[in-house]
Amino acid sequence: MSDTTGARAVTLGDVAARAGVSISTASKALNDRGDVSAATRAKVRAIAEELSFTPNAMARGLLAGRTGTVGLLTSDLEGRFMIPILMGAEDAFGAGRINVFLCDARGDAIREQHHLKELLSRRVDGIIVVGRQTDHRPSLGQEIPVPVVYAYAPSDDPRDLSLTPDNYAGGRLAIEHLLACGRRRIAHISGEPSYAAAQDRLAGARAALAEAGLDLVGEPMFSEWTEHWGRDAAAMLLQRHPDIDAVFCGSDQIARGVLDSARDLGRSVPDDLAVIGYDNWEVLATNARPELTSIDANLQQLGRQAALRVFDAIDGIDIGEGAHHLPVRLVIRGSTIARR
Amino acid sequence: MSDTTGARAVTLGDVAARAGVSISTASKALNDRGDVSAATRAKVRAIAEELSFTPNAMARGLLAGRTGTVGLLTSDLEGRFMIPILMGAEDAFGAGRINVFLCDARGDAIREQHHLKELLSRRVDGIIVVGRQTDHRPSLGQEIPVPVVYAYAPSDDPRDLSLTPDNYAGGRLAIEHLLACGRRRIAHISGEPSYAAAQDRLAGARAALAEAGLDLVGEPMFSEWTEHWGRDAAAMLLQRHPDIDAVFCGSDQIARGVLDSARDLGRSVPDDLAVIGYDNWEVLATNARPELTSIDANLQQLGRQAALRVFDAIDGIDIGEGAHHLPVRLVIRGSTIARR
DNA sequence: GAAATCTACGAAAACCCTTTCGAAAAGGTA
DNA sequence: TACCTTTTCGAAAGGGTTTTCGTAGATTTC
Repeated sequence: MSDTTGARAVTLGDVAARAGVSISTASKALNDRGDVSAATRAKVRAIAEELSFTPNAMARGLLAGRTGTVGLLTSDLEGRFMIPILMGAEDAFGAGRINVFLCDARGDAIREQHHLKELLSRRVDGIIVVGRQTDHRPSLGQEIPVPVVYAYAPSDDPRDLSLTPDNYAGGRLAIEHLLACGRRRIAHISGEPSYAAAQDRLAGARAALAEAGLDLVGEPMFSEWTEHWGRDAAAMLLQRHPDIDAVFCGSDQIARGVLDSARDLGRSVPDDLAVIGYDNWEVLATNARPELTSIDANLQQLGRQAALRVFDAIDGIDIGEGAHHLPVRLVIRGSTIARR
Repeated sequence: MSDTTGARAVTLGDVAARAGVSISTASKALNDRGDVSAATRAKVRAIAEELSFTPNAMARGLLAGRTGTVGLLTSDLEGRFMIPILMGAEDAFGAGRINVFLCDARGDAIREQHHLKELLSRRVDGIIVVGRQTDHRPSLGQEIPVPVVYAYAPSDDPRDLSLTPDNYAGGRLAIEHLLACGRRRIAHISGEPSYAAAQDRLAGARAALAEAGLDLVGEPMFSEWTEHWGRDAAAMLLQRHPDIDAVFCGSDQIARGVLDSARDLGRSVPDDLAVIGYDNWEVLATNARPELTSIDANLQQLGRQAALRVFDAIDGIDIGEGAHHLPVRLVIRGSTIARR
């Protein structure tokens, strides 16, 4: 580790003294403000460099009323969906010279409240709340003195602005792709039925099928978002409905399980059976045999958008309200179309 | 979103005025300091609550010389190893009422330098640098005015304090477990040979084998950290050395590939062939068939430790220097021992 | 040469909080 | 009553920066 001697950080006063000018002149010289002669400016700059002076952002923020920081309040870092969102947001903020306070509430409301208080005490300029599911979550309330944007998990208060992936469109997209591949007997295996994501994707899928005059083969199968369930479900499904030619899976993990079972049962993918996943979790999708076609929710983009909205709000621009469903995209790989 | 009207945040002065006392009295009342009558204290508290007053952490920090913030400088959020470390650190800091600035340098030195400057300008009380590999990384230098702890990727300057998982011990542990399971003909499939992690694990494995008077079967196989490579390597390996009874894999992804190939080639795991992975990536390990025994690097613990070191350093306690190798642990699942 | 106009700089206020120290009020003692 | 102690409170400084405004000196104009 480094020099922990509490050697007081070098201040603007130090620079000014060393340069033989007043504090105000030094400030102006460093910030290109006010009338300062070129010579003085250069001199101050040189000294500042030499002493490796960095202005105290706190003191600065105290005046400006802005801190140049935002809070990122996540409910669960563990979740796979947090990271891309977090990356997108961090990236956008970094470009805007804004720093991010990261708080993980661990899915605990008390802890969330506590973190919120901390963030407000730090006078963040804005807050992004990232939930772990696309289900509605309790609003932080309208009393927060800074702009708040909800990402992934929408707020249950329509006056809040929420950005969430369009699972309905994702379901449609998956089915439309399967239909375009010539599939007609399509089944659906998904995760926990209590998730809005599961229901929305199913609804989108059904809508797309209905437009083609079709319906799902059998009842949609719900249980867990795991590979194990994918395997078990696929085994059951293929026994009950051996005539299916495609499976739309609620997640890539489930799809991996389905691929596994299909292989075990001698069904060839994609010729005999097409499989499409959801989430486009690269590690899983690209290492599957065959590689897995999937729906990508553009989460990094979502995080980015959330950051940009917060930017706008900070600049006093009205960012609107309500839940906005961001577009998803199809990533085609070998599990739905045979390699040329 | 919420009330974006720049309504000036309520200040201690507002509370004091409303309570009919001086600012100093209000401060003391809220902080349990100095002599304030119970009545006054209660009154101030009530008013503060009513106005939902939150003290300005900046103004507070300006006096104290401490900000109660630390910087978390990661080189790549995407990596799977960042998250547990980040969680551990965030958790430890959160308990200490310290907030975390998250910066992602995206593996770019320029960006890292820029973020470092920002962090210093924000007067963080300490910094944790998290690298994406266990290879040595350039030190930030000894000139940083706050304590710095390197996590996962150790600094190349021995005067810095680095915490990194003990890959050598991990390699030993894996082999010792396989030996304890009665295996004698053990092969090794790992990822990119340029990674220190790959070499350290191999070295540990060889040491453990040597102690038992054994050596690896065939040359260790290196390529990528992917499932694909695991499959290909296992296929080659089983053809070349059909007599092996165990494979130590450099990652869980590789191990998944190995399991796949073993299955294809009719080798039963664990009876016929034991497979052990590395990283204990739950999603992969627990969904494998059979579930995957693996080495867990205790990354969350590592993040936690790093945070605690920073705490100590902030409190003026000497935290030492050099690279410390933190213990790893074996997680036994079905791929090495048949279920009871 | 005086007045007007610029230019370059500095003094000081403001931001919000904590802390120290002194003062006033209240109560007790001789 | 005079003095002392205890209790309770307030004035003010201090922290680092930005910004406004005033001023001294230099330069131009008539």
